[in-house]
Amino acid sequence: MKVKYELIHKDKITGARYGKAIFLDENGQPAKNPDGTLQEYETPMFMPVGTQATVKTLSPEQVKACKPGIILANTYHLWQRPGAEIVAEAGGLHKFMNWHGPILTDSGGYQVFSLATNKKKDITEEGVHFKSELNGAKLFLTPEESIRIQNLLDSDIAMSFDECPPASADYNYLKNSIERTLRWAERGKKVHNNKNQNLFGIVQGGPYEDLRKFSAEKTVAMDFDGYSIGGVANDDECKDDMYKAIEYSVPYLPEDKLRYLMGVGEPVDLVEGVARGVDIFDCVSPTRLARHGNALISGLRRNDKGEPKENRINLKNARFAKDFTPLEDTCDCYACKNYTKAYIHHLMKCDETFGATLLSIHNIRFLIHLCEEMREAIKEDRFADFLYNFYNL
RNA sequence: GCUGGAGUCGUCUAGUGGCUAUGACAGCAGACUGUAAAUCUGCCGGGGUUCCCCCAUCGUAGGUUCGAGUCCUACCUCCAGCA
Repeated sequence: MKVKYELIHKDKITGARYGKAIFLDENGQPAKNPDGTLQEYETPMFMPVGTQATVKTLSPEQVKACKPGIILANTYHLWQRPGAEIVAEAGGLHKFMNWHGPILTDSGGYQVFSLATNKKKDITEEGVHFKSELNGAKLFLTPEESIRIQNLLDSDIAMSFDECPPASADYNYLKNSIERTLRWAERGKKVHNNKNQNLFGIVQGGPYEDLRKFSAEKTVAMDFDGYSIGGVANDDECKDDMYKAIEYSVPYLPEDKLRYLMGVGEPVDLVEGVARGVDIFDCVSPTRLARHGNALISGLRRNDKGEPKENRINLKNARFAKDFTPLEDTCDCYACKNYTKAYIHHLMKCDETFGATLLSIHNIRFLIHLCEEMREAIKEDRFADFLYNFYNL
């Protein structure tokens, strides 16, 4: 489905955007869900991640109950298993995984960063050589191959194949890297031939203003269907650098296209991203934290750098053994409406998958609900108040 | 009752005279940002001034030895077989 972004309201003080991602069918008409509802989704939006064509521990129905818009899947993982051709033969990703809402596929660029150590990867102009973490097989991923795979997967939004440099990368490295990423974006765009699929460009440049500007302007000049800000939330990047990266990129992005902050994440980062004009986010954290026993809850805490960080409770902790209250009284998710902390504590202690399922539902719903609150605040021009309350309540 | 075997952390377990008694599980915490992650890390006899120090400790009590979880003796408990 092609996507059209409609900017509906911009917060008067902060510039935070409320809008809609409207998906269109092959005839350019508003696309519909199997139940007849329109495929229109409000932004700001949090997108749950389902790397291997499944949001871990959740059925599509359970994901849907969290009221998401777009969800993610991953090019690299599906290329490895089961293979893009098999997904294509199955009738595309939507049919294969029984998800009828929009799907965005990441390009595999992040995997080059995350799952190959420096010794195992070799980034060249042509593409990236690295070893499979599954079987040690030599792999070679190029911009053309990434786009070819995504074309076959038939996701709604394909991402350009970029290099995701570590936060520790220096200026000169980043400069060369973003220039190569631009050439890769160009090459990917050239071979992209799925008329029903959107292709997004990715802005890189670390925390440097001139690099972000350069990357953003050049990427926008290629005219993608949407734009994302990448290279943030890597290894031990500080929040300040992340926010700078957003601030230095957003001014060069067109108003009428979706803006996607890749890999983010924490409630505080969603809020700060929206304040800077970002529309959509994705992150593995709600589902991973869930599998590790953690529930997101309201409020903030500080990390060891003193930065504000998501508030959460670890349901494995002994103190919840007899806590017969929901994860959060105010939460409307399935887990909170039907189960107690004591029960989820029990499930997690017994390694029962249902515990991870309940916590995943809660955490995803938590972030989506946060987006809902931000949308309401922006619509009513009180996003600044929302921000103030977010930090002070 | 006799003969043989065995007792090591909450549980199981390594250990056959030599430095700080293994490892696993359980338990207690922590980390996690475009998912190599239902994973990883730390603690896990007691105490303290807790990247260091003190004390205790291999069923119990003695003994041999420079040195004992390990060898010897007695006792206790458990298991197996025989009565």
